[in-house]
Amino acid sequence: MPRPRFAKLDPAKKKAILAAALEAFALHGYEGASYNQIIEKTGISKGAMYYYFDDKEDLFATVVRHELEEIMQQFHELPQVSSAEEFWQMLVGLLLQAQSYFAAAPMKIKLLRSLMKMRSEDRKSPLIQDLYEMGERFSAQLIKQGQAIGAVRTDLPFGLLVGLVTAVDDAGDEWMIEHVDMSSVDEMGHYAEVYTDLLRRLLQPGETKLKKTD
Amino acid sequence: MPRPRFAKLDPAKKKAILAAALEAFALHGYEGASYNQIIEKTGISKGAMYYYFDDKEDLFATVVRHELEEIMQQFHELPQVSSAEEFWQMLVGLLLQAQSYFAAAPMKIKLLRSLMKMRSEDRKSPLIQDLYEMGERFSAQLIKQGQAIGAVRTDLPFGLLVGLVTAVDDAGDEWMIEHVDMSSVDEMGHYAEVYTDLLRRLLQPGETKLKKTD
Amino acid sequence: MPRPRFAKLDPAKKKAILAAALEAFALHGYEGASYNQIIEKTGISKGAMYYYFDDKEDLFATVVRHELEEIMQQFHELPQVSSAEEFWQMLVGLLLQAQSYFAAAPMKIKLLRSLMKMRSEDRKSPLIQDLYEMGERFSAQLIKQGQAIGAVRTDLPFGLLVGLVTAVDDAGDEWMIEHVDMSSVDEMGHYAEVYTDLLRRLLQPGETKLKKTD
Amino acid sequence: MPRPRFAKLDPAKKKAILAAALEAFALHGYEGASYNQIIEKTGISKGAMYYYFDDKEDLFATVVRHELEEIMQQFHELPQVSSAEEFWQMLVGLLLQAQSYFAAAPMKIKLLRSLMKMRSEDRKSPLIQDLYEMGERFSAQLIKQGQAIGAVRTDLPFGLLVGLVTAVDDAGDEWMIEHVDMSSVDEMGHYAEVYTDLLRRLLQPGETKLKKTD
DNA sequence: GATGAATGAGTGTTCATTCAT
DNA sequence: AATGAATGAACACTCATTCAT
Repeated sequence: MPRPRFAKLDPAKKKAILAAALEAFALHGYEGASYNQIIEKTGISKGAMYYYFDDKEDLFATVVRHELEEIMQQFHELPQVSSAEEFWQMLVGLLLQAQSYFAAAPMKIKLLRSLMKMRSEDRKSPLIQDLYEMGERFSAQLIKQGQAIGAVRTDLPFGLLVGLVTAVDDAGDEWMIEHVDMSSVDEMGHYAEVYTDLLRRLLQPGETKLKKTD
Repeated sequence: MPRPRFAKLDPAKKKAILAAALEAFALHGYEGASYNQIIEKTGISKGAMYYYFDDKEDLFATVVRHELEEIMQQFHELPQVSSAEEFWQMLVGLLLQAQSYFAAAPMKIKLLRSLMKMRSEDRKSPLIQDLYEMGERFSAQLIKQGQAIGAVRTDLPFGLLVGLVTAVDDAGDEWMIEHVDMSSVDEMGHYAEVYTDLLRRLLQPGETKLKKTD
Repeated sequence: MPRPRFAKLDPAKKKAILAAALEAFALHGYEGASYNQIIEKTGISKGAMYYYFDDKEDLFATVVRHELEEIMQQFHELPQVSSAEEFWQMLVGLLLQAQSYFAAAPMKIKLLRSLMKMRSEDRKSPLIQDLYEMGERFSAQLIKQGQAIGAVRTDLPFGLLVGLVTAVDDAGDEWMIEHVDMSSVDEMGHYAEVYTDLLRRLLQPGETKLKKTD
Repeated sequence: MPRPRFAKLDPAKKKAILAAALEAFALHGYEGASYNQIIEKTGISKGAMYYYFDDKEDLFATVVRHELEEIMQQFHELPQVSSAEEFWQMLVGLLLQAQSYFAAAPMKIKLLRSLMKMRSEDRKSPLIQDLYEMGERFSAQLIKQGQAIGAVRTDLPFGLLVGLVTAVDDAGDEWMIEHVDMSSVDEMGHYAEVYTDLLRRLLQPGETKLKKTD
């Protein structure tokens, strides 16, 4: 189902298709993007597009997966850490890396955010579900590693932790896109630390202050 | 632009319109909802609808504003608190109240989430911008009160704090909708405490642990 | 569902729509006819067409029902007959009437035959089912009347009898369309008698010859 | 035009093509069936398909002819009969044979019925005309034999008789498909006799009752 | 002999909106 | 103040067929 003979397509055209789709979905979201317009922009015929992709959803899933895989590849191997401190410092590094990655290709992060904003009905499709899981796998992996060495709390449902990390990342991204000069290395470094701190506050175990006062 | 003579419309019709719009936008999102279908369900004529509302966006803004105002009214007067501890305890109460409010009308929270998921292009419109600000005003008020008595940090940009609170709320809502029995008072109480704790962790001032270890 | 405000449409346009649909469906069948082309031929806009009819099926059902009702009206009151002989003679008259009716409007009978040729999947829809039943009601009525006075056999399932009558009519129509000069009153009269005889042979009770020889 | 080098194709592939086409045309009719989908199911390349068959119609004609020939072969040699009674008894046997043949391969009869339901425009093509004639040849042969020994009337146009036989068969098939348990030998035997009787009523010579009463 | 990439007009349907009445 | 008829571009998608390789 995903995309059968797309793999062997002339790389230039492949790129053109993925680029057109990336931009359209990033700018207008999944539903808002016009498949017809994407096809027109790629320059290939309508029939050809349907030769490569089953439908709009298939193209969306393909381009998102493409981006996710590229990202996964970059962050695939988390450095092994053996103490909580090391864990949080690794996170700073990770965020820095992510920031510079997305600063260079701002559409990519918008594409990913368009995935997060899909309405639940569309989200049900197995093609899309897979992408969600793929995205969460990374957060989950991080959290598990953190839990293994005692850096991350275990008193909350795992899924909730994943959701929180994703949401805080998301909010941070959104804020940065609007308020931060993404080309300033200093500023970016600052926010990498800020976000790490925020995640740390959420995730680290410990007597919640609330209960302490009970 | 906002909504001109809608105010003096027969209250029954007003209710019918708002109800139809609430459900449609909640279920399908702003873009996904069909204005034609909303109008049909309303029972009012097409011309009349365009007499009361400039366009789809205007109706959306109206119904969202209506809900926001109803909520605001409920939570308008935050109890005065004089210590940080009191502040966080007030927050627990607030969340409990919110939970019971939305548990009784699940479409309302979905409507609000549809606002959050609007694609950036649509969000630009002043009508919609206003709503965002309205929504944020409440978080902002809370945060300001917290800052005034030293319960909330002041070392981060205000807008970022607001975004974080919103995001954590949002993630919590989403997780609860899928995993929690909203009719269990005990369970709801539990999560009110959990979320307060999460917000507290994010917001309370203090040597971030990260820096402490430097 | 059928067609809401089509009734009050300007009669000229109504006629134009029904005529265009009649011809298209008669010539190309339900599936083969292009709704787009029908719309174009009527001269009204696409949106207008969808304002009057839910969809292609609705238009088809409407035009077929329109024709069926016109026919029904013509043949509504079967003359009361009291003997088998009278029954069969009434049938001759009926067929003559039908022949002259369809000879004047050959598309109409083709339209009805397009209904009979719909593929079973499309036939499932309640809109279409209704039409089938409507068509069969007439044959059924005839058969029942015949059975009441002993002109028609009762030893076969009713539905099979209806099917047979319809099939023989259909075959007769088809053969006539291709081989008979429909403007010759004599010839038409001849075939009215032939078909009545054929139906009589099929339907009249009586020791089937097959069994007689057993 | 018919089908050029298809004959020497690998028998396994030949079978696959015919089977895919048989099912598709049987289920969706000639127009309704998607040639693309048939090709896909076949497993053969698009180019190859157009190498073996000129077009969709050619494939349809080929598969229908294939089935017709198989049937013809089974019923090729009608037993010689010398009296009218023998003729009608032979017909019972023939129908029984046909019933068991189609009961074992229900798609085949549906395919044949899809031929009967083609819209007149498509029917015009010589390829399809041939098939009609082929189908009718069998009925014609039967009728001629019946006429030769005085079992079948000669007072009606031959083509009309053929049409009637076909139509009654068709109506009978349709009714049986929906109402009869095709695996019950007894029931099938019953209907073989019923249908023979019906055909006999239509076809046997003799003062039509209508005229008798004149 | 055979492949499969490519075509583009065509399908039925929905959309938010306008405007004469 | 209110109606509802009318618009037509746009939607996602399918079709039988062609042709360079």
